[in-house]
Amino acid sequence: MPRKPKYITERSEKQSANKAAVSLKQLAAHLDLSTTTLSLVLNDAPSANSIPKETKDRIFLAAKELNYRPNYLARSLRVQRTNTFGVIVPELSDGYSAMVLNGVESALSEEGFFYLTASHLHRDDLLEKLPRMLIERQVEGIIAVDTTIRFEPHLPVVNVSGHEEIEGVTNVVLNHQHAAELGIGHLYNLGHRKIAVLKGQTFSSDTDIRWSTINEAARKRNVCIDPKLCSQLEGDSPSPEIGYLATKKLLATGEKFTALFAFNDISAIGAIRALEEMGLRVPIDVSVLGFDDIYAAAFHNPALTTIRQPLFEMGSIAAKTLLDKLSGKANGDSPSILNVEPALIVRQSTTRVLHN
Amino acid sequence: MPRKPKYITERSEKQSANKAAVSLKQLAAHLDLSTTTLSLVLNDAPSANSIPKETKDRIFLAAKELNYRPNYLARSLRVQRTNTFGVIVPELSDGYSAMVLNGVESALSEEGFFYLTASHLHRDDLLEKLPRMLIERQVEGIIAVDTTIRFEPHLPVVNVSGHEEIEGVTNVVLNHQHAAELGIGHLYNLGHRKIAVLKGQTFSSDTDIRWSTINEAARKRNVCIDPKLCSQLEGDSPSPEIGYLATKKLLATGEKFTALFAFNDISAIGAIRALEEMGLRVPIDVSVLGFDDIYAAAFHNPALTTIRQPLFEMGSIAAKTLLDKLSGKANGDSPSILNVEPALIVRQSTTRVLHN
DNA sequence: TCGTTTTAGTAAATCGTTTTAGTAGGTATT
DNA sequence: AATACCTACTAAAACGATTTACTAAAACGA
Repeated sequence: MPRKPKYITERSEKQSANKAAVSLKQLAAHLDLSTTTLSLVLNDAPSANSIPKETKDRIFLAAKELNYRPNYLARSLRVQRTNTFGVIVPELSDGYSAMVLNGVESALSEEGFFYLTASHLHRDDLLEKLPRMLIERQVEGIIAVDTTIRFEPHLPVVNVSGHEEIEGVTNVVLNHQHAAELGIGHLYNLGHRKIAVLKGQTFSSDTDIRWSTINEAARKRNVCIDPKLCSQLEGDSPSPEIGYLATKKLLATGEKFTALFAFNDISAIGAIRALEEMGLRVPIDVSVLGFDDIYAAAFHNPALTTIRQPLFEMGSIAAKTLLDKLSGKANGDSPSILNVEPALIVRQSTTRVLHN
Repeated sequence: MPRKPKYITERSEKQSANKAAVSLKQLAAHLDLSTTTLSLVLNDAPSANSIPKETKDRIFLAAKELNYRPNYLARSLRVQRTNTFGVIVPELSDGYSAMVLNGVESALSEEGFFYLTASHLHRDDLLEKLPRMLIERQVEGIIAVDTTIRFEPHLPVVNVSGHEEIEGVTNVVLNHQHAAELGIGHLYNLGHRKIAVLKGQTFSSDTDIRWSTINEAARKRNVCIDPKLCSQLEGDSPSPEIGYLATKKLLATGEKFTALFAFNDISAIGAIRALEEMGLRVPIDVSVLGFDDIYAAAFHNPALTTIRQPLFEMGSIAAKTLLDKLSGKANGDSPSILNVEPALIVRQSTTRVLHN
């Protein structure tokens, strides 16, 4: 159903009177030429060949002097291109989204594209409404970040860390097998056999694949991840507290473990606090392995060993893919999955197992 | 000078053929009514009173069935309102901007506004170009975050952490006197007299005011901030490394100090690393005071004592102020400065001075 | 000199809405 | 019976660009 706007109110005149932007029509009147000519010249259209340089210069000069700025709305309406994407994220301040957005922006700015951001805060109504609103605003494509697609993709869509196969949706994902191999392999090589895991929140796209690949990598080495050594993150705050609470719960069971593989660096930081409150030293008593490699990871105490995920790159790949889809460069059906590679960054929060 | 777009290319037809969005005209033809009637009814305009309910229902039903979505571009062009703001930030992934953006978004989403984000990365060309591009896209106002205004504000502008007084620009700023009082007062009360300071980067809006208010608060207590105990942050990475390097430099001078007041939490975290590398324990040997109270502050080791800055709130105040300016609620000249209050959050990184 | 091509433009349609200014017919009022 | 007032709509003009399809005059070629 079309949204009914509150009946549209006029903008206060104060500012608009300030320094009226001139329209093409006004500029044309001022030059005693038609808007056609101006448009052709200003846009450097092929058919402006026949216009003499003298006239062209007059036009450019006047445009500059009268401070002419083409109205992007009008142009977009006519050419049916907005050069605008919509980006849907769970929340802005969680670091993860911001890093991805950064990559998106960097790829888009080179192409003169802008983007509208919308946060769904894991709310069902917003997950349905926001894509609609973006589409009404004529975005040419949508980038969803760590978000399940709940709308019919009638336009090009790229999902960062999406794992559902949906017709027309390209997923940009980390190579999770590899990430799990790196993580579990690292802990295994240090002698850890009792490995606890902080599992992601249920709404997080990577939760399931992370969990299953970790289990697989462990099984391969004949280490079994005891379900009792798994604690799930709960709540959608971007604070380490989430990891702190999940670790507290884990410790409360009394189960012993020598290493903890956290869902991300933020929760790893919370976990370290919980461990130390119990008198467990990191990494001497428990090794902690993070995920993502956020800026703070290297400077935390102890510095976090972590699996780096190239979030910036994932954002820029997503944006570029979307651009390619639009320009038709994505010949035929574009691949539905694009993989990026993780890297193990060894720092101080993990060490060889000393006792069990 | 108007920007010359590369000559506009057509969008690949694949997707648009997919499920054509119906226009108002098509919907009208389908119903055998005029677009006028449909528009009046769908927008619930006052003059639609005379249309019988039966007809209205027919219209709503058809709109739903044919999946009619008003084209926001066309509407915006006609009513001269885009319900869109532009937000200019230095960089997205630095936490600071993301927090402010979060506040902006939360205030805007309630009003059906969207925003375009642009990062200037401290580059002069972008500082001039981005506002122009946003204005071409008919944003109704601009929110600048920690950014010096380098353009004529021909439209409503709010600057978060802006300190220049510019006609037509409202600044949303922290009460820095109070913040400095809280910070220096706290350290002073703990017995600190030799206080080092990490000064912000030169491009940071708050650098000067922070520095001067800190000095003032110190002078009031007959403590003098020795210029030799001041180190300036350099570089625009959002990593704690910046603070780490600045502190290294400070330590290299050999000057003694018992407390360090960092420009922000990120640099405080870097500072702690630098101090500990020199064998100085925090807070036993040196107290470290941060600024901002980012999510990680409470969970760092040691937990950061810090001056909280309500970044989310500053963002939402900025957005609301801009909305008010537009609706003319800001009667007459709106105040050019809006203050928000800091708060001292005491944690583990500061303590009573034990020895000097 | 006639026909063609090039030069230097322009008129009008178009994108998809909203909005102003009607209209045509019915009903109520005086 | 004339006037006013509802009711149920619509035609056409915006908004500000781009683009198609012209034209009138000048230049060129044979």
